[in-house]
Amino acid sequence: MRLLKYAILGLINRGAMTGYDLMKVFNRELVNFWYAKHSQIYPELKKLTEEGLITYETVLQGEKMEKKLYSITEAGKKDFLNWLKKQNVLEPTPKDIFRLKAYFLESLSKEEILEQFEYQLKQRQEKLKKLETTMLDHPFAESVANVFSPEYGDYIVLKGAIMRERTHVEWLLECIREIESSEA
Amino acid sequence: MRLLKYAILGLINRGAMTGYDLMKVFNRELVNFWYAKHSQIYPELKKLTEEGLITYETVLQGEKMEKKLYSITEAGKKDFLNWLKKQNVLEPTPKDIFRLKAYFLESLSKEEILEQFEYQLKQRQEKLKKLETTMLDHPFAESVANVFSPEYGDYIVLKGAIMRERTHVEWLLECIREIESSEA
DNA sequence: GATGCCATGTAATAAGTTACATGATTGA
DNA sequence: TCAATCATGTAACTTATTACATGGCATC
Repeated sequence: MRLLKYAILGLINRGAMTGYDLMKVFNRELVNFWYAKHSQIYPELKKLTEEGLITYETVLQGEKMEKKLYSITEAGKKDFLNWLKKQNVLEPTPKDIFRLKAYFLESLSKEEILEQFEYQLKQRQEKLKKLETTMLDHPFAESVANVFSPEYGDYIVLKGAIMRERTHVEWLLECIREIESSEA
Repeated sequence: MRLLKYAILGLINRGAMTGYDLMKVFNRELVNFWYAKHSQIYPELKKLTEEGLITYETVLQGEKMEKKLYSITEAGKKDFLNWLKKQNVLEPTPKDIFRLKAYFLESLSKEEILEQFEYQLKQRQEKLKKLETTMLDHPFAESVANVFSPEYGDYIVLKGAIMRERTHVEWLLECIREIESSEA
C-alpha cells in the first residue's frame, strides 16, 4: 500500500521540507493518526527521489551543515491526488494491547484488574487533557468556517482524536464502576 | 514485545486449541483488538513449543487427518500471568488511513471530500450494526453480573468496540454536516 | 564547554502480509 | 462430485523498530 509514501507526499505537497522537518511533523502534529521514525523516513525519501515523485535542493544551514529540502514534482502531485481520491475499504480495527489484556482479565484478582484499569485511565485522561489543550491553543475558531483551508484538516482530525479519547475514558470509567461494585 | 506470543498463550490458557482454532478465534472473536494470519500463527506455535511454554498432542480428525492440540505448560502460565499483571505505558495511537486522508482534504473538491466521508460513514455504520447485533445475540445479560467469568472480558471489549464505533460515526456525521453547509 | 536540538544516514532485527503448497473432511 | 471448510506448513517480501554512527549549530 506504500502508505508512508503518501503521508510524505501529502506533507511535501503542502510545502518544501527536509527529512528532519517531516520527522517532527509526523511525531508532533500527525502523531494521532500517523508517525514514522527518521530511520524509515530517510530511506523512503531516497526511494521517492529515485522514482521521480520528489526532488531536492541542497541548502546550507550555517557554515557547513547541509540539508536537503524536498519538493514534490508534477508526477508526485498526480500520484498523491490519485491516492487521495481513491475510495478505501475499511482497514481492520487496529490492535490494542490493553483491550487484549481486558479480554483475559478473568485470570487476575479484583485488585489486579482495578490496578490495570486505574493506570490506563490515568494515562488516557492525561492524553485527553493534552489534546484539549492543543485545541484551545490553536486559533481554529476563525478558520473552522473555511472548510477548504489546510487548517480545516488539522481541525477535524484533532476533534476526532478528542472525541475518541473521551469515549475511551468513558469506557474505562464504566468498566471500573462495574468491577468495583462486583463481589470478589 | 512478543505480543502475538501472549495473545496465543492467553487463548490456549482458556483451553486446548489447534492452530486453526486460534486463527478462527483471532479473526472472529478478537478481531476488534487483535488478529493474525495462519502464516504468522503456525511459526509462533512452533517457537512457543521449543521454548517450553506450550505442548501439543497429535489428535486424529477422521481417518487420516492429524491435528495438533496445544495446551499451556506451567512455565507458559507463569509467563502469561506475569505479562498480564505488568503495567504498560500507553501505546502510540494507531495509524489511521482515513484520518490521514482527512488531514489532506484541502486538496480535494467539496464533492470529492463528501464522497470520501459518505463512503467511510456507510462502512462504519455497517460495522456498528454488526457489533450491536453481536451484542444482542450474546447471552451476556445474565453473566454481566459476574465480573470474574471469561464472558465478562468478552463483554467489556465488545461494549468498548461499540462505544468506539458510535463515536466514530458521530464524528463523521459532524464533519459531513460542516462540509455540506460550507460554501464551495 | 556542555547541553539540547538540528541533520542525515545505515544495519540488524522483528512483525506482519501475500503467495505458494498440499491434502482431508463434511455436507449438499 | 462439488464446494466449503478444516488443517498445516514455508518462502518471499514489506513494514517498522532499535541500535549504531556521525557531525554541526545555538545558547547558556
